[in-house]
Amino acid sequence: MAKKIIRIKDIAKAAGVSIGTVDRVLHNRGKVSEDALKKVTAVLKKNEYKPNLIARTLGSNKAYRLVTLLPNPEQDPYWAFTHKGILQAENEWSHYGVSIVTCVFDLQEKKSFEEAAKKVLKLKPDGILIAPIFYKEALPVFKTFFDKAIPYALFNTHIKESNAISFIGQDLYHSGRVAAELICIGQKGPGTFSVLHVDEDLNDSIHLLEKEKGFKDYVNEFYDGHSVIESLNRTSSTDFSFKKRLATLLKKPDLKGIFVSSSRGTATAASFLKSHGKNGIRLVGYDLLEKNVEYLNSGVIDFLIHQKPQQQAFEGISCLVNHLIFKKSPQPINLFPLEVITRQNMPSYQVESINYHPQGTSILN
Amino acid sequence: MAKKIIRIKDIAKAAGVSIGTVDRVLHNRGKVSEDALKKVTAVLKKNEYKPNLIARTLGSNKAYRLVTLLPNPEQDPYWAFTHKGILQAENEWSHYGVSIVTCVFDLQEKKSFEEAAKKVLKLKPDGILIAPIFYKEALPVFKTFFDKAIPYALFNTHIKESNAISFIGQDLYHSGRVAAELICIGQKGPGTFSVLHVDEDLNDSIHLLEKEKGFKDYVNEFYDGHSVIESLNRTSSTDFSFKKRLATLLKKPDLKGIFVSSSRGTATAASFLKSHGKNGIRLVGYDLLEKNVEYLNSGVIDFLIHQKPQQQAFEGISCLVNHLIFKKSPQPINLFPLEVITRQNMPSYQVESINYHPQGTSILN
DNA sequence: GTGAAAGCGCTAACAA
DNA sequence: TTGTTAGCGCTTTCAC
Repeated sequence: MAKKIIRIKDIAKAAGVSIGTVDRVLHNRGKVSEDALKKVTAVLKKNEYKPNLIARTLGSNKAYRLVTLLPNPEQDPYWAFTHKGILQAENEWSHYGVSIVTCVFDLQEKKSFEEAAKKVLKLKPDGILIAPIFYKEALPVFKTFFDKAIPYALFNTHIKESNAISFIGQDLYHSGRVAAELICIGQKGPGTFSVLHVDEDLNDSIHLLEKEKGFKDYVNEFYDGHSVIESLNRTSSTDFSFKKRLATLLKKPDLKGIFVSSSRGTATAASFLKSHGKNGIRLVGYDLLEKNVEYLNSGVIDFLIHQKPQQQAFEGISCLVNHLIFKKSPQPINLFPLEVITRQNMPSYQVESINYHPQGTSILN
Repeated sequence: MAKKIIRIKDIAKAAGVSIGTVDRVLHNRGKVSEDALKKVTAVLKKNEYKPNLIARTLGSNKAYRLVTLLPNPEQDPYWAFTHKGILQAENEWSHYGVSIVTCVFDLQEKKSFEEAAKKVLKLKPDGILIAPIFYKEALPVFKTFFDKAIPYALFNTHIKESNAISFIGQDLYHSGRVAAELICIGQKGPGTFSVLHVDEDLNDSIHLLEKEKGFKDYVNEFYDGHSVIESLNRTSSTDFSFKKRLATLLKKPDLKGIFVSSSRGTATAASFLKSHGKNGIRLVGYDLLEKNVEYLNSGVIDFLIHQKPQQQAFEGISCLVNHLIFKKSPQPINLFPLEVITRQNMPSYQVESINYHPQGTSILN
């Protein structure tokens, strides 16, 4: 009944060689004669040999050093979640000999990113997880990783030219579409909609423009009535003209909704809207940051789209672990669902857990 | 730097006993003198010994037989998803010596449930995962499991008196609230809302009434205007009066929304609404069944709440595995988030994956 | 009660 | 180029 498990030993016997030889072909560490190789591979294939990964990690008593490169978690609650996910992952994988070192940089300082990247390399990691939020600065960094043949995974921000083994994050264009959809539900007549970019350098943050594009496309395709879309951005917290421009916007009688393109800006926008008076203006932003949850509960924010920073980081590490330890080739792109948070379903998200498994490459359709 | 890992051997040495003795106290298999026990436990505690679970599963070459009891997957796409999750789980855990046998019963036949339950017992399982959709019939079944000291977990339907080690599913009351919230977005004025129960025996399905309650509570608390809530149920597919009653309902000029309480009924209701003419009547139902996705895409259904049947089943098995193999006490209640599916975010859900980890008890807040 | 020893499937160092 | 062997940390059996 119980189908027998085939061990290396069995393969060796069947092929008429020693287990050492089988091991060598399995890991192609050379030193195998043509003849032996042929025989072993044949037997391997015939029996559909699958290594026991449990035994593998026990046997090779290796330690893996992973390094993550991300914005300083103390600077921003979004990245604090990310960091939490990293710690979680370390905890989960420590049994497999995985240790993680985190290198942080300043969200506003591209220089500090480059310096942190150097630090990463000095640590001689076996794998790297990186949040490449500065496009231009990231490219040469990728190159150094690549040249040293260190596998690296991206999360949060996708850079196609990166050569990374995987990207973990969301589809930003569709994220914008979802935001627009939520803003349009039940609305009619002529409407002004606004996209707010708060404290982001749009030159370097192509990704936010992706969201904007999705937003605009949806409104243009589906909005039931004449619509105008205004884009407003605050370049820094000391950008005083922003307040004025926002005030002007809020005065428009047909303003129907505001979409804030980042988790950081969401609460900022909410506080403006609150003091101005909500007047039925729908507000959609990102993530379950504490402030955002409060504004959602009090009705200032209508919807949040959950980017799951914690889970992204966790998955990022897990991806590297799968690659390094379990030799599973990761999906090149791992897109998270665009989860919609409302006042009523929000509590059900706050107890959510991360669950993982070593051979976690199972994909569902 | 790298903090040393403490093995049984180390504990034994520190306590001045053999590893055999340490093992005995770890698993309290008796045969340990007062004295030794005291010493070992002291050392254990002092060093915060944590067993290497990897080595554990390798060492004890045990096989675990799990059995699941659920409605016939061929009968209903919802349960087909569930079954997929089971297969997935088997695949994931097979490395740890886990095998799973599935026993199915007829959704409409309580008798067949009881018979299937008997079959389950005959298989002498080490653990059981059960979808106890028939309340009254389930109670005695739980008792037989309990009497034989077989650990069992519930999913899909919560029965508080079950004595199960865990329940995996959703909070139905809040599910109803979320549905109501979605139906109310952007609506105003006097409105009739309807809750549809399609093909469910309400006597035995207290859980659907939970959803209805949540729905009603929300509307009464928050709806902006006078509201009437009508509850309609079809007891079987041959309940011809249902069609008439539904037609009457659909004629109401102020009908603003319909909430279908189960995944199965969702497409049925959608087809009715489609042929009647949508007329701005909002429709909220459950799950990403193929038909539902179609109706969502074509605009007949406005929102789906995702119950994640596949993930529920997967988690259920994982819960048992954690309990049996990793000796981790599971959370007694594992509530999934109430995920809102819209036309725009739906595609991002269709590539979703299940990720798991052996020590998967990590909880995030 | 206790300890010694074999073995789980695999890796890696070493001898041949 | 090959085969042998000693572990990895834990379980389990079997003598003492």
